[in-house]
Amino acid sequence: MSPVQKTPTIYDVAREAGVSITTVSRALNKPDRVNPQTRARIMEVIDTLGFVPKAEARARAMRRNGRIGVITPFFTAPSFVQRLRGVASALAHEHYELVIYPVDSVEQLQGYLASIPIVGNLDGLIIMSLAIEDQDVRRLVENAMPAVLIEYLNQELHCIVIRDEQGGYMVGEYFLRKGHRCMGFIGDIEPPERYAIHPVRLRLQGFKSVLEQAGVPLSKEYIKQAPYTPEGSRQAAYELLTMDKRPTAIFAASDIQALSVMKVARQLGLKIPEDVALIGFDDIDMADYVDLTTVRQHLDESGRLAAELLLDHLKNPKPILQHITLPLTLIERATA
Amino acid sequence: MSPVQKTPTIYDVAREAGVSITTVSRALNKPDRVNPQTRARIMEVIDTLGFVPKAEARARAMRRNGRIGVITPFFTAPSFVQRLRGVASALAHEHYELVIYPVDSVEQLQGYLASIPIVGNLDGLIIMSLAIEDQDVRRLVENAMPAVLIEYLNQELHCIVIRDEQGGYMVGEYFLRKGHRCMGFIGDIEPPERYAIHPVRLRLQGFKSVLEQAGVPLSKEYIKQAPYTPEGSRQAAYELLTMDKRPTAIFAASDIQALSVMKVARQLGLKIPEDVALIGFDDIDMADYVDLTTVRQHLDESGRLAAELLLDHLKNPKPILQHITLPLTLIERATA
DNA sequence: TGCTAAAATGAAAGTGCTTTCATTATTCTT
DNA sequence: AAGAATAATGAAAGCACTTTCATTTTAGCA
Repeated sequence: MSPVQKTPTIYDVAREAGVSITTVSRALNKPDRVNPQTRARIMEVIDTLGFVPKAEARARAMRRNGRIGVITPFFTAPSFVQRLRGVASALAHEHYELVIYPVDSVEQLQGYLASIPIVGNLDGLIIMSLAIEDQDVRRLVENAMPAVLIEYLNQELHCIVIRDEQGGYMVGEYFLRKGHRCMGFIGDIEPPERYAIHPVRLRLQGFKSVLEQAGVPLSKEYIKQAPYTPEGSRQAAYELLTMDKRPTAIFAASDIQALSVMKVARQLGLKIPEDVALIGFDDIDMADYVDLTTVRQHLDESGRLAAELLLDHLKNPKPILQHITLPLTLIERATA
Repeated sequence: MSPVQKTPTIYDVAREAGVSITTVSRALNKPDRVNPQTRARIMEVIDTLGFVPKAEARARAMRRNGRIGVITPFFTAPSFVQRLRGVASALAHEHYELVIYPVDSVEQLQGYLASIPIVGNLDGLIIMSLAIEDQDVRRLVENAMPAVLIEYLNQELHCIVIRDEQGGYMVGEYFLRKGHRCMGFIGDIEPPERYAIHPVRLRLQGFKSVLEQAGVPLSKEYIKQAPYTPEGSRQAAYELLTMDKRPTAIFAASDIQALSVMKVARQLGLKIPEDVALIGFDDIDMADYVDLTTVRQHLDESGRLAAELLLDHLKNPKPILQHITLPLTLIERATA
């Protein structure tokens, strides 16, 4: 037989039927303007070739599945994955496709935000943990692209946030209640990228402020800036755990960094929580596996909610702007 | 001023912004290839004119949709996420969108496989860890939809696999070398769903066969069926760890289940590896954090490779079918 | 049989967009 | 300061179809 065909075009049909593309086009669009015999022959070829006009296929495709997009940095970090899981679960039964746009530079983010609302043929957009500028928001709004932000506030869009400062506060309180007087902090206070956001700074701020109120202020040496990478966190953890006057409790601004602390502590032969207490932030799945005490921010929930907000918005485009603040809970497990 | 009523085209934008249509097109599609100032001006015009590119013309001009799809079960399980990460990294610089189709029932899978090739708004498909039937493969092939399977073999499609049996074998050998004589196994031998695949069974088989050869056969009670859920794994781990004659070494068929074992052991006051040695399978990120000895199957790599295979296939549609077997390595850490 | 109107058809000119390739402007080396 | 590399841009050639308009074929009728 003939070699494998790419999807046939009108040209293929024309050649096969021995007519011009004009006639094929007409046979399809204005059947009465072409000789019945010719038309029959053309239709036959069309059937055997399985020709489908591209535009139609597209239109059909567009109608069947809606598409919602998620813009996220490092989408494989556990916390983002859990948010995504929430999004996916909400979308699953609604016949929506899930398109992911991983961001790793400002330019990329800007590029997405500029072109997505226009060419992206998306029905809605979820933007996770990214600082988005007013002009970009404006574009979204003007192009009537429903969007919801997670972890970032904006007056013109739906938002889902938590009180990061309060989270830090809770941890500080807890440590104090347990009698700790010398504490440390590890977190990515200074995200290198302009597009990233700074919830960590707020967590630290809350943490600091309770300690201050309690009269045991957190001094500089006990605050370790650690990039959100395994090596970075380990380095910071090592510095903190080998200090002359080692802190008796550590607040890691994310669970994944807390895990690094655990690893380093193990290597140094330090016991948790006996030698150092440890509290993380996020409550990713893994936290339960390793019995990490942590501040739960409902990650799955945030994603699910974002998706539902979007779906609602799509169903009845009544722009009742929602700003949702999810609660935080300190989950007490074995490390503090 | 003229009362222009027609929907604006790229030409209008270009004229208004004082650039060529080329530059407008680029501003939308490859933002980084045009001067930021120019881009800003163009975007402004686009906004005021309310320009929306016609999807049809667009699809026509670039004879690709720029979208590749990934079908995967539980895409939020760490191992899948890592594969996805690989896919995303390979796609990132090639300007392809990543569309995710999470599967949680046979019907859904069938539905996707039935409609995707027809609707044809994907350029390629990656199918992870799913058993796909011959008739579906046929449909993909006939509709010239490039596809690559991960963790499942099929003669007509690109495949990326590992030797699961060998993996089990390696673990058995290792335990034997360390002097263990009584071992246990935990894994999801019987996935409840028809569409799921059975690599775990092969891992068990390899494990069993070495032990047999060594004269210390693995008896039934030491093989625990555990669903791929936290509770399921914990239950199985508990049973295994509280047996009268507790095994001195356990092979968990996935890292995530190994983590459950670690947790249960901790609760029971058992030391790893002194009281029980433990080896997992996959080498997910987390394995390093908790110092889990495990069999590394290059997860990221598998995704990256799959994406690259696909991209190759798209660039030059010479159907040289590739069946790639990735190597396994036993990564020795602290648990065995 | 000759002449005209109607029917059937194809060449080629759009359509709105992307992409290749060549050109010009800018920045970097040495 | 000259030359090389790089960035920014536009002209023009597609892409898969539709439409216009000119041409050929056929049918109708005196």
